[in-house]
Amino acid sequence: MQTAPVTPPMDELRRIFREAGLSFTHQRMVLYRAVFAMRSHPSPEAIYDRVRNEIPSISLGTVYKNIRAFMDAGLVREVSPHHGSLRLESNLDEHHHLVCTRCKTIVDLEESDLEPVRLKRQLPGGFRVDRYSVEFRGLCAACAERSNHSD
Amino acid sequence: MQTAPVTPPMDELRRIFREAGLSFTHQRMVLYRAVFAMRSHPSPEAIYDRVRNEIPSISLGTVYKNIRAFMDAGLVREVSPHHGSLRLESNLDEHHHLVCTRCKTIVDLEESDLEPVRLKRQLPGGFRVDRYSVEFRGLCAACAERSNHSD
DNA sequence: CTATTAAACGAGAATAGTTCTCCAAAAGTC
DNA sequence: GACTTTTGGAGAACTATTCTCGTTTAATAG
Ligand SMILES: [Mn+2]
Ligand SMILES: [Mn+2]
Ligand SMILES: [Zn+2]
Ligand SMILES: [Zn+2]
Repeated sequence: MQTAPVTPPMDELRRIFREAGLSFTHQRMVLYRAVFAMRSHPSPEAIYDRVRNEIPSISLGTVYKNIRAFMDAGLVREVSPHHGSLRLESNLDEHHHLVCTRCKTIVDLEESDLEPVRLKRQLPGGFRVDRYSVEFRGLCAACAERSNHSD
Repeated sequence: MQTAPVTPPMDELRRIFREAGLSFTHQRMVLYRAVFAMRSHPSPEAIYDRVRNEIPSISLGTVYKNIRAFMDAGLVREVSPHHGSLRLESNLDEHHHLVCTRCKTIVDLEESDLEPVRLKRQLPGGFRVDRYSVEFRGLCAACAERSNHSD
C-alpha cells in the first residue's frame, strides 16, 4: 500500500506554494489537489478532465502551465524522461539503461552487470510480467562535467 | 561491452524481411541497417538525418512507416511505453513501477517490496546516478483477462 | 521476361500534444 | 486602496506523428 492521498488543508497549501515561489490562485490550488488525489500518474488531459468538474471554465493551457510550474518547483516529476519523441530499441537482449536526464542519452547496461532483481512479496493483483529493466537516471560524464563548470 | 553491430549481408536481410512478412525495398534495407548500426536508441528524426546521406530523397513519412513496420514485426521495440504524452509522478518517494503495455496504466511498487538492486561492476565512464527504479512491463489483470478471451 | 497485382514511396494534409502570445483579471505588496 | 507582478483564458503556433492519394517499385504467375 501507499501513503494515503491526504488533501492538505488550505493554509498548508499556501505554505507549500510560498516555499515553491508560486503565488496562490484558485486554479493552481484545485490543480494541485487533483494531481495529488490521482495516484494514477495522470496525463495533462486526464487532469484537465477531472478539474473541469470543479472549474468548468479552466483552460487546458492553464493546466499545462501549472504542471510545468509544479515540475520546475520539484513538487512533481515526469514518469518518463523520454516523453516527446519515440526512441528505438534495437537491442532485444535483456538489459538495463543509464539515462542522462540532461542530454537524454540512453546507454545500455548488460543484464549480467546487475545482480538479479528479487521481489520480497508477490506482485499485486494478478499483474503478468513480460520483462523488467532497471533505469538509472542521472548525468552522463559530459553533462556532469558541464554542470560542474557552470556552478 | 555489447554484441558488435554487424551489418548483415543482403541475402540475410532478405531472409529477415521475408520472415517478418515485409517486402524488400531499398529504403527499408537502408533504414534497417541504419537502425541497427546506431546503438544510441535513435529518434525517428535522428534516423532520418543519417539515412539521408545514403538516400537524399527519402521522406520522413517513409522513416515513420518503416519504424512502425519493424516494431510490428518485433524487430525493434520502443524504449519507453510512455512517449506520446506526459505522465505525472506525484509520489516522490523512491519506488518502482508496474506498467501495462496495453492500457498504459502505471502502478507504484514500494521501494521496500524489492531487494535492493546491486551492481556487479562499476558503471561505465563516470556516469553520475541520481536515482534508479525498476520497471516491470506486462499486462495488468484486466488486460490479461481480455487477452485470454480474444485468443 | 513481361503482364498483373500488391505493397511501398513521396508529398503534403491532417491530427495530437504542447508551448507561446496577448490582453484582461487576480494576487502580492505597501 | 493604489501600484506592480503574476496568472488565466483564448487562440495561434509549433512539434511529433499519422493519414491520404497518386505514382513507382516489388512480388508473383505465365
Ligand atoms: Mn537499450
Ligand atoms: Mn510512480
Ligand atoms: Zn548527458
Ligand atoms: Zn492494462
